[in-house]
Amino acid sequence: MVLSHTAEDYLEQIYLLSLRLGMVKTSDIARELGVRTPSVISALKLLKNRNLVHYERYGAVTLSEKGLERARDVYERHKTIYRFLRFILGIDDEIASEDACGMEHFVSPKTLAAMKDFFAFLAWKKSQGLDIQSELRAFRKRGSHIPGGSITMTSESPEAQPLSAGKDNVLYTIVKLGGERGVKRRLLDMGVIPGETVKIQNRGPLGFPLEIVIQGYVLTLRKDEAEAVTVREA
Amino acid sequence: MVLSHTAEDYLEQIYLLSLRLGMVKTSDIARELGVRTPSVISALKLLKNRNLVHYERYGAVTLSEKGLERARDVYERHKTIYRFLRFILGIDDEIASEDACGMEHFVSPKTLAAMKDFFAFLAWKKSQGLDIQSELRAFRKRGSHIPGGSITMTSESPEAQPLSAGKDNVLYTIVKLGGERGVKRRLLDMGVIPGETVKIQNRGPLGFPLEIVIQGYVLTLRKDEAEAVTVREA
DNA sequence: GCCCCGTGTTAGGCCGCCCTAACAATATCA
DNA sequence: TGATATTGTTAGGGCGGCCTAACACGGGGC
Ligand SMILES: [Mn+2]
Ligand SMILES: [Mn+2]
Ligand SMILES: [Mn+2]
Ligand SMILES: [Mn+2]
Repeated sequence: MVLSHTAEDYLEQIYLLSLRLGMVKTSDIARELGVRTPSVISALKLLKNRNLVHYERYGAVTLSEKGLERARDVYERHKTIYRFLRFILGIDDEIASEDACGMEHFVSPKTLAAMKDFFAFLAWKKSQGLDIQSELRAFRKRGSHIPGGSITMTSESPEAQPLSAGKDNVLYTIVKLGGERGVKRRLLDMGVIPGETVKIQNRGPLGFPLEIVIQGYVLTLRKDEAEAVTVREA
Repeated sequence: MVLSHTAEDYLEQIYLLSLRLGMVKTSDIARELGVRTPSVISALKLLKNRNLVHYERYGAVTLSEKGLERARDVYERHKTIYRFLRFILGIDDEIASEDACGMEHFVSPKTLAAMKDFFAFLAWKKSQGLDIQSELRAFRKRGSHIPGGSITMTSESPEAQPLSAGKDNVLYTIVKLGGERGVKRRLLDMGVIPGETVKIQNRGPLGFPLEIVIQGYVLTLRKDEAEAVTVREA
């Protein structure tokens, strides 16, 4: 069932209110979501058409079976993200909750599962005597450092070449990206962007993959990716 | 400047296309965002009114100074989340990019900064000989386990009491949440929900905070939080 | 120069989501 | 019970975001 993220928020809030108050009124929903009651009413009509809530004029709002299922699902996402932000990244209560309520509508099942795995992983490491959470907290407290130092930007003349033909430890400026759609998108996502400066810092045993440094991050590029990147000596 | 998340996506895409192709046409944007050209045109009108793009009929689309700044900001969020999902949580390329493009509009500066700190932390640990990334990968590969084992659910009679007055290692069913708004929200976010079963597993030196187990997670409740939770022996 | 065709734009419509103002139902209390 | 205060609903409107259909422009072939 395709559902807008506002619709999901209404479901989520009805669910929470029913847990907290037992009976849910339109005004409660409005107060909680920060909208006016007429907005709630039309949202309820939409949800009712999709058989997600039961609602009659002047009556209480309740979730249908389907609605309850969906609401629980939304809230499960909310809680997982909230915990992740709060207990792993160390974000404040309020902000973690806000961010979670925004992101919950866009997180894939795989990402969600990975977050849960991460909790399990930390618990396991802790049982082995390594408390990553508190190490991270301490690390952030004493001021964090970007690894590898940042790279200076330049832009000048010599001839363009694919990064795959580049030499180690030379600064290159990225001129252009080629390759097919998927490759291009991945490169951009990783920060491999025209104008940026890049350095090959290491490489695999057969010459590839390349380990490059860009914007202070270390990335690994496969051969096809490195060929798609046109650079010029910086 | 308040901007809808679709508007941000248009800016982001114009930015990326200008990097990739040099000149941006309405049809490019439409293709890339999966919408029809008239939708692009009206989006461009909106962005132009807000002085974020330059655009004349039949002309090329370019970002204004403000628009470029915003586009870079959006894309910075995208990249950071993408990298986090991909390189820390181990999410596949495609899904990481999709999730990132959804979440980028809802992530707070603090959360973003924390993600970057996390990279730095991992790099630091790595420089100390501990490769958390690959440990996590291995951990996930061999099948992850929820820590502490899950807790059985029950629901029966005896008298209700605040969790703050509960005994250690006894299973309680949560009956009701009290306390003020903020406390309540935080409790719900953490999974402290009526109907769930909870156990006090440990406590601070002065009796508080309580370390509780709920839904297989370990949480810490301050005194005011524990007082807001009404429970009954399970 | 004219016609054709592709591409880009306008026109107009639908839906989601929000609002205020007016109105209807219900609760309160003399 | 009737007058009044509170609460909930309808009416109506605005904006964002998407669509299809119709129209306008501009370059290439003749
Ligand atoms: Mn939400
Ligand atoms: Mn939420
Ligand atoms: Mn996006
Ligand atoms: Mn994006």
